[in-house]
Amino acid sequence: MSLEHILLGQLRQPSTGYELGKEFDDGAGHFWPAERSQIYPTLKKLEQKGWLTCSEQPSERGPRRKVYATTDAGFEELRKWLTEGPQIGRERLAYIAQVYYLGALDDFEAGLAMIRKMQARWRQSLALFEHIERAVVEESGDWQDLEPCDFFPRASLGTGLHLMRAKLAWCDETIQRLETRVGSAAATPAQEND
Amino acid sequence: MSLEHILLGQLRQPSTGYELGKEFDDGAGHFWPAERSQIYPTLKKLEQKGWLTCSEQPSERGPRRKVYATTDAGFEELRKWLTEGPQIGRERLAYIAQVYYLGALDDFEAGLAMIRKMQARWRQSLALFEHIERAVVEESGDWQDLEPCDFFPRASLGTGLHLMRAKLAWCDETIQRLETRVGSAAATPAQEND
DNA sequence: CAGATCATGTAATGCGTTACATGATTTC
DNA sequence: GAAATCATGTAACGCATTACATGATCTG
Repeated sequence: MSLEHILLGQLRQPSTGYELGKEFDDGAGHFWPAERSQIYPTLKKLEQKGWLTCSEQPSERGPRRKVYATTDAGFEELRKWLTEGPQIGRERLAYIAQVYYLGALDDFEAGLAMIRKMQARWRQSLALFEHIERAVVEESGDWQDLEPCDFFPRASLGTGLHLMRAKLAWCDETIQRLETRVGSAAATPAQEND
Repeated sequence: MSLEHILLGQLRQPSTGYELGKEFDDGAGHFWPAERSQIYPTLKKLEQKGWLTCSEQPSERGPRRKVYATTDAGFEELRKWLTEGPQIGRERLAYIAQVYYLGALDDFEAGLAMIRKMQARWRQSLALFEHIERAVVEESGDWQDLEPCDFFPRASLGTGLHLMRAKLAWCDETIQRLETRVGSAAATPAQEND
């Protein structure tokens, strides 16, 4: 329902599918992953709807590029999406499902292993977010001085941080409870990465 | 990638598509919403894969029902899903996107309105989760006494609680920051529901 | 007999993923 | 000339949503 809106949001400056694709690797990709194979056709669809215009331009380095820019109608659609109400309540969270059904294995140790792996992954994410936060704070200073265009991206980073810390707090709590349940040899450290 | 696994997890007891559909309204639906129109064909697919068996039975009240049960192969698939690693990292969180792009409106007040609506929704969810928790604690007592089949569902409820509280803490923090930014007439209370 | 509840589906459409195709330019 | 980077796509498939179809049984 929404790559369209993400792209409208991302296109504050005119840009190409290729560049937008790269932006998904770090920023927007954290809350809305997308592949270029989906981005290109979606841009075309947005153009057909009249929400973007496209101008072809030669590139200095490589083949011709299509530069897209938002139209008034496109901005209006973005505005609607940002005022009509929060998009909440249909998220699919596979990791919660995994925790929920872990009981089927009837094995605390297997569950403990799973949750330690989650902990390891989320620690990495938290470290990354904290790194980004430090960089952002250094660059644009304190909350009081921020314009909306800097305030809200920073606020969204804040959600990420709060969420990660909550997940890790839950991991700590749950791992502790599990460790009292599995016998003694429960010192297998978690390892694995993205 | 995963309604199949959710259904395998849900089918600890033999059950019908209709009943499974109802279960999604409260329990599993919180982390994995699904419609019956998707559940029925998916059950059929799982049967074809040999992960479920199906036996048709007359119903006391209404038409004949198809009762599905997990096979050994089905359980093996569930086991694999629960041990192969956490399903983390491709979640699409539209509400974070909305916060991120709110800057496009260049209007702190509009952002404040949006975040207050989020707060209202999440307060409802938190109240619901806390209600469920009280019921569960009353029914099955303290953590120490729980078997895996009760422990892990309860732990997953814990994630939900931690997550909701984190979201609300972020709302409080962000609303406060925004209130110092919008002038004086910023007392519009949030209202709206699911 | 009207309406609620039980019960199972199909069809059309849309969104997302994976794999593959193409080709220009720059750097080593 | 091989590899990296720039740049745009298509095709096949799978998963999810929406809307609609069908019909039995029970309750008032």
